[in-house]
Amino acid sequence: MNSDPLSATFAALADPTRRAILARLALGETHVGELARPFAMSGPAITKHLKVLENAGLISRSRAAQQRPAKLEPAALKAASEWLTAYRRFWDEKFDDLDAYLEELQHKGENNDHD
Amino acid sequence: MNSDPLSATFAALADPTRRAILARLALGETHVGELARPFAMSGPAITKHLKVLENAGLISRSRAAQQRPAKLEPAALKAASEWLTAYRRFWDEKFDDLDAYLEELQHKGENNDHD
DNA sequence: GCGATATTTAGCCAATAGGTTATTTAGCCA
DNA sequence: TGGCTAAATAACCTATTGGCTAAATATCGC
Repeated sequence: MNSDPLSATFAALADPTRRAILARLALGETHVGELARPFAMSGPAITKHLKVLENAGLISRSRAAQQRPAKLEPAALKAASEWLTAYRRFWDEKFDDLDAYLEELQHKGENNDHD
Repeated sequence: MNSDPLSATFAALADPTRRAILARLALGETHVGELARPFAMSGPAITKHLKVLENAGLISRSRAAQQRPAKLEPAALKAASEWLTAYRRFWDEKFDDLDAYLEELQHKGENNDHD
């Protein structure tokens, strides 16, 4: 596991299953059993994903009877979002001219190839 | 490599070396040799990182004599940023009360004259 | 305490990631 | 052409990831 928090957050977000778990959790707290069902995945696999998310600070766990519900923790996401926003702002400034140029190209019906 | 673009982007951002490369590229195009030096890393390692970034659509390569400069491509970053922003907005709604509370804590004892 | 249910941990495995060095390919110039 | 420089590829190594099943642990209801 990469030690710095930003790396941990991005790594956690880099898996579609985990993003889907976050999407589910955005609807409200839920527990392993309820996550395992729609994802067609074993309990232990879900537990591992939750552990990754928890380690990244994206969720926290609690205890309710035999279940251990997970809920979102927005702080880590905020850090990642701010990193991205900062870069985007910087790049958008740098690429303002390019942006306008590309827009122009699109209106002319260009042939786009790279590499 | 994970197939979907969002996963590829987040995975690319999950490595501190690659984020540092992006930071360097934000200052302007540069080539492998110039990247390998400050990162104390072999050329092939840089090439691999650039390949990951390119695969995620975060950069593009070109050719200038023997060098193959890399430059930023903001589009993929935009997609990731938008994903995060969407989630943050949603969560922030959910966590509005907590946010306000935390803000209050920071201004502990101050006048609070927010709308 | 016993049994049922929910979750975690322990092993195990295959694939991927991130690094290395050595070799090959691509482009420039005399 | 041949030599020089920059970069990519090949081959290899180790650690991590993401999944599984089987076993262990935690909590509840009785």
